[in-house]
Amino acid sequence: MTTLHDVAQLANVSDSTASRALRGLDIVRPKTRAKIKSAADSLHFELSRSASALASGRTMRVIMLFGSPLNTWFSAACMQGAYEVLAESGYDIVPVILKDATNANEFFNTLLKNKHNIDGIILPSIRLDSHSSEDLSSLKIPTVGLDASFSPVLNASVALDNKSAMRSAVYYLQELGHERIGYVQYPNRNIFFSSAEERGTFFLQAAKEYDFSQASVHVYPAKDYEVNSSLEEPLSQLARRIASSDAAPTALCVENDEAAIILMRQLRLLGVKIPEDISIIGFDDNDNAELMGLTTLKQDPVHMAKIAAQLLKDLMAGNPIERKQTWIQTSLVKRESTSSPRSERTASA
Amino acid sequence: MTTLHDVAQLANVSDSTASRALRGLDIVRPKTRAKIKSAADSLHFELSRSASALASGRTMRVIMLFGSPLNTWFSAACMQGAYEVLAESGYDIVPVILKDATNANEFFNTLLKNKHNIDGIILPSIRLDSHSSEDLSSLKIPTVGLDASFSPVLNASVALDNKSAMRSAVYYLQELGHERIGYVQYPNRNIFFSSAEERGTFFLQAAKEYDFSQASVHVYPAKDYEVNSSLEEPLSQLARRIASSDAAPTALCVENDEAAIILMRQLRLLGVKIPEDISIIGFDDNDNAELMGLTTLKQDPVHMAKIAAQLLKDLMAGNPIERKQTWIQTSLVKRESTSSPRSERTASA
DNA sequence: TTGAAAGCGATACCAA
DNA sequence: TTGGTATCGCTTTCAA
Repeated sequence: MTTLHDVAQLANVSDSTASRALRGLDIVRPKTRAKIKSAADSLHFELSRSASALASGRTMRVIMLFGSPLNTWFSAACMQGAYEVLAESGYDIVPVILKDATNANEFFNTLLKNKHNIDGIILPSIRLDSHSSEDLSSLKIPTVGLDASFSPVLNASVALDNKSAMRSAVYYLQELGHERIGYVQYPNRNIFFSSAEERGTFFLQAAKEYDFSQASVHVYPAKDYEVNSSLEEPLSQLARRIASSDAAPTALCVENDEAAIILMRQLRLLGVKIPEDISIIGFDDNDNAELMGLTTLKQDPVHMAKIAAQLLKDLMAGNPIERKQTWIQTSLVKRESTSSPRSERTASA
Repeated sequence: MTTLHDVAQLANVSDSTASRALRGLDIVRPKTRAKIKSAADSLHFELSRSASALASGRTMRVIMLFGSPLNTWFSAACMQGAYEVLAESGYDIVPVILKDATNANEFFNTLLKNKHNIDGIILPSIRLDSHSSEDLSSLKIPTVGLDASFSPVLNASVALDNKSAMRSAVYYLQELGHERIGYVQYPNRNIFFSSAEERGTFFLQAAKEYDFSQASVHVYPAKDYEVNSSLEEPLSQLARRIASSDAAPTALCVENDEAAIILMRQLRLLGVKIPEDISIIGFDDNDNAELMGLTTLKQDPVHMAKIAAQLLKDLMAGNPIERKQTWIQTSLVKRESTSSPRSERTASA
């Protein structure tokens, strides 16, 4: 196994100089550096991560904490985004999944104990309760939240502007002429917080702002179909309920695309025409949304993760960051699942 | 920063004993071990990964090498599968993406240089050419292939039985009464090998086995629509070609679900009824397949990755493995995109 | 700009 | 079953 020492000898310099040259510190004379680099190349040498880490205290290891599997639209996008900015700087981006952590405690204990071993943490969709928060802040390890609103224990955070998103959805529906609108919640299967949970509230707020009467706005809560298994069954029930109601909304905003698409299908099975009878708006713009012609509020988690990763990188380098809280806007992608309501059409016909 | 030494002192033992106890080596008296464990707990202590790695030579770091983004159906599943078996043993599973590596050389050089820093490698969908192969075998680091047929430089591999898969597809189509069948290739956007590439050949073989005449089997090669951007355009062209042909196949096997679904949509836009006019079979059973009612050959990459990871774990532990080559079977999932051909139906009507 | 030497925090060998 | 000690390969003062 070739070591830094071998390289130094071959280049006729001291270990320290070789180390400096290889790491790109600019206190090395160009000539010397070149000599060392070529020695290193000819020996196929690369620094030992563990030795470097041990000596410097920097582990070049960033933890990405998930509450759901990695092969999920959002999680995978986070990994990709973080990878894109962190990998080039030599950071390992290490996924960690919290399984049964109903109590975030176990998790924070683990983190606490890992103190030596982590340079930074990215927390996608994590809710911080006061207890774990203390732990986190005692960590002294840069931590940035992703899809989380800012908390004092976070050094920075990148969050989706769900409020504006809901506002634009409601505005769009009003513009189309809808007078009875609804919001469908999604059961949170993630053990942590997802900012999606706050969308319902913002939807109501927005409806109020745009002068919808309380009676004309209906929220279908997640509790109604809280299941671990398939969404088909509960959403089919919901569809039946909606289809058979007289004063059903003519437009539905659904917490995310996955549920929106299933609901759309279930409604169609009942003979409900979309968008003629009911317009549907999803959230995310995942791969299926385009396929199904679903109008949706598009978010780009890869992009968000890149921003979070860049913030973390700055933090780890000790650089100042511009602002602690970064808000990301969604954009409304209009497709075939929305239109003016039937009444409106008839009237204008 | 608390160290092993602090724990040892608190427990009144030597560093060595503390180390042994904490790592679970069974040459420590239970009483002693307990004492040490509680000392460690009270200090919120965890071993330093870098120090352990440096001293032991084991880095607890496994590289997963990709030729495509992580937020991809297959890649994300590989990560998840590997995570499920490797994480509990304390391994970091670190994704590495090869971007421009048209020449695998750069990549293998990097690997070679990382010798110190890696305990094991999982190679999903990697093609090994003879040049890089030498490099790999000189690595002396356990390497297992995933979705790759066995190569002498791999210590083990897990592969999809594409041959059987194609056979079952052809058999199924024959059973349905199809007499003209076709296979649609997919442009490989991965810089590496995907076993998908061999499916076309196996399809032809299977057709021969089942006595399809050469004239009744058509392969639509990937070259026809080799693009980097969207698949829509080339597949719409292909759809037009098929729709306007007199002796078009009545059943199409498509290299993967993604392409199958797009093709299906393009055909429908042209008025082609599926499955009445043309039956379609995909491959993968990704999330969209069920949504679109696509008959497909289901593979489970999470499962495959778990097997690969287990093999790697055994290899890294120095345990013997049962066999170097593990074949995984696909299963045919029948949905609404396939049926008997129209002629058959008319005949039987 | 370069070199010498003291750690970094564990593991593993050899003794006891 | 436990302890003493050399060692892993690099970074980082401090001096020159």
